Amino acid sequence: MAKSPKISASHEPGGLIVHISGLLPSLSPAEQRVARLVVADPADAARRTITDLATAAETSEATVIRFCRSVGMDGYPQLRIRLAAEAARRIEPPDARVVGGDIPPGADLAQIIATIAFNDARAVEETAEQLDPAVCEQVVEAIGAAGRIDVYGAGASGFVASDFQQKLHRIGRTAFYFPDVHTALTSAALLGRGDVAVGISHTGTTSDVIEVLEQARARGATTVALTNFPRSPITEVADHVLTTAARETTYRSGAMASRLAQLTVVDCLFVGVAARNRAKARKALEATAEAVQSHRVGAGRRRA
Amino acid sequence: MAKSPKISASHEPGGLIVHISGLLPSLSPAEQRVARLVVADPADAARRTITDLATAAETSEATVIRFCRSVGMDGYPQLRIRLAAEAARRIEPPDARVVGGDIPPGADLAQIIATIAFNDARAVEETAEQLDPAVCEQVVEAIGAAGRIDVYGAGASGFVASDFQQKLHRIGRTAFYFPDVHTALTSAALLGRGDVAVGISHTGTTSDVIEVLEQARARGATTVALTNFPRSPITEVADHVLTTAARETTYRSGAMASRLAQLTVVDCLFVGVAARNRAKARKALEATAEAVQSHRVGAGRRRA
DNA sequence: CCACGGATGAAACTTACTTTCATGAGGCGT
DNA sequence: ACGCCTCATGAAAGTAAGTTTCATCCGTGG
Repeated sequence: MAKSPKISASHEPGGLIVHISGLLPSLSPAEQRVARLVVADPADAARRTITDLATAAETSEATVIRFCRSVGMDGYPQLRIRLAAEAARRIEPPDARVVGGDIPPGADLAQIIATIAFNDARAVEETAEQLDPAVCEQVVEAIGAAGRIDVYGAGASGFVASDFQQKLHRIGRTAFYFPDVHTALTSAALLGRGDVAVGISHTGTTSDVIEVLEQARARGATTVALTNFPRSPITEVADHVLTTAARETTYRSGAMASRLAQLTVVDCLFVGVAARNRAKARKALEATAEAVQSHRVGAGRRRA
Repeated sequence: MAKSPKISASHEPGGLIVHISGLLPSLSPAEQRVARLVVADPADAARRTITDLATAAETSEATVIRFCRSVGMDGYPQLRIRLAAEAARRIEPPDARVVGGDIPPGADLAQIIATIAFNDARAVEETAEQLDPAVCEQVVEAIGAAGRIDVYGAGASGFVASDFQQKLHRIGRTAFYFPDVHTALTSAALLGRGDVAVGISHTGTTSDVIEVLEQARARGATTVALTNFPRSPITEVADHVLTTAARETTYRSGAMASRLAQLTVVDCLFVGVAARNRAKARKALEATAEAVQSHRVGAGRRRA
C-alpha cells in the first residue's frame, strides 16, 4: 500500500535544501517543524542525532523518519549525509583570494597564504597548458641520448638547474651543474655534438646563462632554453625553447611562482627521460633511495 | 588516561582527506587499510556503514573506530559527515587525469605533463589549505625577530632550504644554509636563545636534519620543522611544526610534488617576514635586483 | 627465554535508528 | 448529534549501528 507521497528526490539537481523548502507546505505540521530546522541550518542538522533533532523540533523520532521519507530519503543517516554535502557545497564560493596582483599591505597571514597558493598553482597549471609536447619530446630525446648534459642557471633559476642536474643524475644520466660562470664556460667549451646544454632563466636575459649556452652551441651541443618569455634573448641561442607561464610582474615578490613553474617543466622532462628507459631509471632510483636509507630513522611507521 | 596522541583535527580547515593522507604512515597497518579506502573514495566511504567499511578493509569495527580517533574525529558518524562534506566540495575531477598515482607505463608526453601538473598544482593548493596561519604567524614572528636563522635540509629538501636561506638573505635577514652535516652541526652549536633553526624533511625521518635541529634546540634556539608527516620523528624536536600536503607515495616519482609544496610554504613565510617590515624588505629587494642588473641584456623591451 | 607493549578482533554493551501500534483529533455523511 | 473514517502523532518495541572492553597474539628488547 502506498503510504506517503515520497517525492522522488533521487534526482533533485537544484539542491536538497531547495527541494525540501519546495515541498514544505505539503508536509504535516510536525514534519514542517523539522523541515524548517533543516533548511535554516543544514550543517547543524547534519551534526545532530535523530533524537536530538526530534527534540529540537518538539516532536518524536518517528516524525523525523517520516520527514526523511517525505523528502525522498531512505532514512535519517542518508539525509544527514546529503545535508552535510549540501552544506559544504554552499559555503564554498566566498572565494575572495586576490588574483594575480601583489599582496595587499594590510593582509594577514591567511590571506597571504591563499594568494600565494593560488598564484603558484595557477602558474603550474598554465605552464602545463602551454607547454608544447612536441618540443618536450625532442628535448627528452636529446637528453635521453646525450653523452653529457650541462644545466646552467643563475640566482633563483640556479636552484632549479641544480635540481634538474640532481634528478638526471639519479636516473643514471651524466649531468652537471655549475654555480660559477667560469667553470660553466669551461665545461661548455668541452661539449660537442650529441651533448645537451640546458639554460634556465626566468627573464631570458641573464647574460651569464646566455653566454654559456652560446658557447655550448658553438661547440655543436644541442641547446635548450627554459624561460618565461618566448622572445627573450636566450631563445636566440637555443635549438629548443620551453616556456613557463608565471605571471610574475613585480620584482618585489621575488621569483616565487616562476620557480614552481620551472620545476614543473623540469619534472616533466625528468619523467619523460625516465620513461624512455623505464627499467634502468627505476633501478637507479631504487638504488639511490636505498643509499640514503641508513640516514632515516623510524623506518616503517612513525612514532607510537 | 591519554590513549592515542590524537592529532588535533579541530584545525584542518583545508581538507580532511589531506589530513588523513598526511597521517597515513603513522597509522597501524589495519588502520592504514581503512585510511586508504577512505582517501581513495571519500564519498563512497561516507555512504557505507561502519560494519561495511570494516569488512571492506578486512578488519573489525573496533579498528575503524580507532582510525576515527586517530585522525581526530569523535566517532564514525562524525567522520562520515565530514567525508560527505569533503567529497561534495571536490566535485572537480571531471578529468580522467591520474590522481596521486604513478605515471602509467604507456603514457605519452602530453599525458605525463597533464598528470604532473595536476598533482603539482594540487599539492600546492592542498598544502595552503591545511597550513595553520597561527603557526605560520609564530614562525614569522620568530624569524622576523631572530638574531640569526639556520636552515637545514638534505637531498631534495636541501634545495628548498637553500632557497629559503637565499630569500631571507635578500630581505636583510641573517640566514645560513649548510650542504654539509658537520658544518651544520657546528653552526647549530653556536645558536642561542632568540635564534631560529628551520629543519626541512619531506619524510620527517632524515636523521641528519633531526640531529642538527635537536642540537639547535638544546642550545636554546627556536626550532621549526617543515615536513609532510605531522607525526614523524622530526616533529619531536621542533617547537613549531609546519606541514605540506603532497600525496607522493611512490619513491619512483622522486620528490616532485613535495618540493613544490615546501617551496610554497617557504614563499608564505618569506612574504610574511617581508610584510612584517615592508619598507626595509622592499628596499633590500630593490637593491639586490639592481645588483644583478648589469648581468642582464636587453633590459627594457625584449627583441624586435 | 621471558616480560612488555602495542595491535587486533570477538563479544558485550550502548546508543541510534526504525517499525509497530494505540491514541486522539478532526472531518463528514447520516 | 452521532458514529465512522482518516490521518497525524508519539510511546514503545524492535533492530541495526556504533562503541567499549578484554583476551589474545605478535614482535622487540632485555
